[in-house]
Amino acid sequence: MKKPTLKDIAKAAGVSIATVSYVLNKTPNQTIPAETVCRIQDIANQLGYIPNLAARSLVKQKTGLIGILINRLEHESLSRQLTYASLVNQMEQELTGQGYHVIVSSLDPAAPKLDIIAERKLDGVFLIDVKQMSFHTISSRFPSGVPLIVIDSLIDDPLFYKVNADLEGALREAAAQVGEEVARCLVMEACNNVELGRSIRRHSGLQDRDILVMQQERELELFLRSRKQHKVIVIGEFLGAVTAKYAAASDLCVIAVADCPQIVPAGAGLVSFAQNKASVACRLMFQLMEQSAELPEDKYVWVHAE
Amino acid sequence: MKKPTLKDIAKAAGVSIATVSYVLNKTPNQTIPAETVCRIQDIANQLGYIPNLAARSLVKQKTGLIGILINRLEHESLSRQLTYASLVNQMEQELTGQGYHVIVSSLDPAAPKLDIIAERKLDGVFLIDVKQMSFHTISSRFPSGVPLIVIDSLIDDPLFYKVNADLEGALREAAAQVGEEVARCLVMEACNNVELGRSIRRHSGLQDRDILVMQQERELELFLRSRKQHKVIVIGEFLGAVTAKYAAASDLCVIAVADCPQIVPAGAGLVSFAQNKASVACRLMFQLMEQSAELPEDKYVWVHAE
DNA sequence: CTGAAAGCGCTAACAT
DNA sequence: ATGTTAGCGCTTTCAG
Repeated sequence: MKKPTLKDIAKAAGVSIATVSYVLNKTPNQTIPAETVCRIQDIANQLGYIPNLAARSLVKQKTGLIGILINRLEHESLSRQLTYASLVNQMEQELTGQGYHVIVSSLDPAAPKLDIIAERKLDGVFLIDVKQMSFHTISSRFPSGVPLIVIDSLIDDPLFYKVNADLEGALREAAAQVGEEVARCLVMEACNNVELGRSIRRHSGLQDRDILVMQQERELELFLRSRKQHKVIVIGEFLGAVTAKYAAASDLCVIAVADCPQIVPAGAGLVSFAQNKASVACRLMFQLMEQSAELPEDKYVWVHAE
Repeated sequence: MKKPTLKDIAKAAGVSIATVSYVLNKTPNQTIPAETVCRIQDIANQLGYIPNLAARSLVKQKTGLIGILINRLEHESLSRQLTYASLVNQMEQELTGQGYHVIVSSLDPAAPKLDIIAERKLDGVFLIDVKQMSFHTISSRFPSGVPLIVIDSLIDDPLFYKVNADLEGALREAAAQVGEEVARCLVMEACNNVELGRSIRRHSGLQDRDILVMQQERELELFLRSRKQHKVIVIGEFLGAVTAKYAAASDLCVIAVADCPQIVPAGAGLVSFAQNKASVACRLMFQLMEQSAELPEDKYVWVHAE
């Protein structure tokens, strides 16, 4: 009852294994009599033949596998996990829709091993929230030529595309919504990419003491308790939902980086984005993989706030 | 600059390709002089050798790949997507932690193709929310012997383990929380597995008109508008968060099937579970894969409410 | 029009 | 103690 292989079909059909391969792959420029074609196809799906993609990959040097690799944090907040779970979910559906198989893998923050790229001969890779430093020590030892897109990271490397939310614009919009003149503070997620954190803090126009880079939920309560008079700008819907437990919705303004605006509590302000980060990243990946000519010139691709 | 193979290392070290394989895999019962071992190891990581797992799988008949296959719905609500995104996220981390590589794939509800199991020779498979019917028509044509665990589905098939939340217990607990005597209604997600939906409705002890099987968010507002006096029991944290936009938190009781209780609005009731569905399912999978003796007898595994 | 054969990169039984 | 060899399942060139 084991899985039939090309050989089994060939034997059953009384033809060579090559012929079967030609028929089942509809290899062009191979002229095979319709009668034989039919017989082989019949036998194939009668036997329930399913090709072994590992074997195929080995010879074709293409695996049809795309990796989504996520740099975790030592202690990840639930909201951060959900944000990336949702991103992965959106990307997976786009990629699966195009016939790719998607490998999702968490990277140990202490020692991010990118071996999986070479081991599995991934056709394309998304890297989420990478530390600038570990990126450099590692980028040297990994297979050049693999389409690689970095997400949620400001990385000074001319080789790779970087897809990020335009948080500068989003923060401006948020400030406008809550009113420039009122006291406000910012709640954001911790992340590996230091540059990104720095950039956000800078563009918020706030003092460091009015910014909470959240690592554990209980810090939130403390932080907000002493800021009852403030409007609270929150980056991320899930963090927003958690924050809503400690602040009035009307004092909240959520920047919807996860493309899940429906999760934002009623009454809270909302800054959303014109495009979807997952779609943008996937589209870019498809272009990279088919070596499309119309690639964006700038390696920094921004998803803009609206 | 292409990736080095065993052959390259063998050539560089002046030994046979088999010897290299022995050394790099620390194959037991092979006595190789320490000097040779060292030399080979040196050359290997100097060249940056990384094994090709496709080739290895081909001969070992083990791929180290685990699949998580999700049956989608025609029009999936955001809350359902998040629930499964979160489940997948938790499972991925457990599986990756054990050294497996995880393939996540969405199944077209109209024509769920399970070919990926055979194509990629998956070592284990999780199937989420399967329609009883499509399961049978399909289970026949798929590789028997692959450890398969079905999640969130009541399926009458003695072959496979089924991991489900004990919603009967959870609903009882929820009813107790809101008070048996007050008017209440139930909001739940639509799903593929008809049996599961039926079982929930039955155990809720409510009339069908007091149950909303949500497919689109705007049905929610309508449903709740005419039930201002009711306590609302909601299955799922994310659905709960969305529901909180149309009902007072104090009227809500959320059954936390996604193991994300923190997302539940403040002031709402909460029914949570003693164990985590992702952990339970993964643990079971590990046992199945190592042919452990101590497998549960009952093919239905329940995660109990507390 | 069809098939033999080489080879993708690796493992494991079998010789030496 | 190490090497030879036969595959794993598939694609593809090149003869027939």
